[in-house]
Amino acid sequence: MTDVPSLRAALLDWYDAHARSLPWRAPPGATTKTAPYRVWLSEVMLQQTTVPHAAPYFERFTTRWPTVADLAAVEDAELMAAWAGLGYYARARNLLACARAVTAEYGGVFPQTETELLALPGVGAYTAAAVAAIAFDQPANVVDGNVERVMSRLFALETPLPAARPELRRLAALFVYDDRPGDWAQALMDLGSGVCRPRSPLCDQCPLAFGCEGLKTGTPERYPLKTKKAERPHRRGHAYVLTDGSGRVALVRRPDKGLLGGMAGLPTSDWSAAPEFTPPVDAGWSAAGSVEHVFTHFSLTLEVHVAEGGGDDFLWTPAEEAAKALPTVFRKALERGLAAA
DNA sequence: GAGACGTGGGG
DNA sequence: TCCCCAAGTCT
Repeated sequence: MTDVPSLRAALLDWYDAHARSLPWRAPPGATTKTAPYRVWLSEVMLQQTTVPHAAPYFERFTTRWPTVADLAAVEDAELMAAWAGLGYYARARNLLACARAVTAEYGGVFPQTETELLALPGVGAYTAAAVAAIAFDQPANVVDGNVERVMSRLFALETPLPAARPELRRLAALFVYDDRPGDWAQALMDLGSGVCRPRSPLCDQCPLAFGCEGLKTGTPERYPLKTKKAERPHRRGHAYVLTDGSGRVALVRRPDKGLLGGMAGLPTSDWSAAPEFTPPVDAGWSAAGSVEHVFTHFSLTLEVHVAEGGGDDFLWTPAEEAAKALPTVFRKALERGLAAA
């Protein structure tokens, strides 16, 4: 059977020697844990997001807003602009809601139980467990994509994702002890990210190789098995770059729900197989070419149109500021339009 | 359970 | 070029 204590000891020893140094991380064995605010903020930023992409955002956020109370006081539009480019914008809306909840309901002090954390906006099973383990050193079962991959290989689990999730959680829980729970969680994620990698695992460097069933099969990279996902459809749309002749561009605020919800955007048509050309104002519109963008569940070709004009229904924003506040798809379209104008 | 929800990097 | 993916959450 699986020698859980030996595997645990091997990975913690490995972590003591190989832990990555990250802006939000306390060194292995540190008695002073990272402040819960920083753990929470980093965990939200890291959801489906790589460390190199999230790190500069983390530095900017913590410099600008050193405490959760500082963050709670920020205007919605300012927060959304600061998040622009990071993606999954519901995270930003929930981040603000969570900061305000912690400030209003807990006096600016993060709750320490997994149950209370889980009730906060944008905090799901993974993040609640991660904050409990990393910030408060509680024996929480922290299961993310890395942990799922490590467990599926360690046990050569033949059940494909996502059906395997409950079983993978159960396996991960076998290793959760009262001893160094925060380090354990981070060790597992570092291993998954640096050694037990998705495509080409470095099994000759793996501290768990001695007990890995996946390695014994000869093809550990086959795990975790996954069920095929649906093909990505393609849509088209028009984007309108309206300028006022003095360097400002017309933006709109998108509805809170749905794609790019709560973000600033360019005026656009519907996005569909055959979008209608319905510019926001009558003006001398001219074509400026197109830009391509790929979202998680569809790809998009945006025909960019430019004109000079006015109107009261817009957020007239200096082009440079607009580029920074816009999600990437609109930043591309704006650049295209400005280059053609 | 399945689909919505971004982006940039790597093989 | 294309496809996969990265520390998920919500509905």
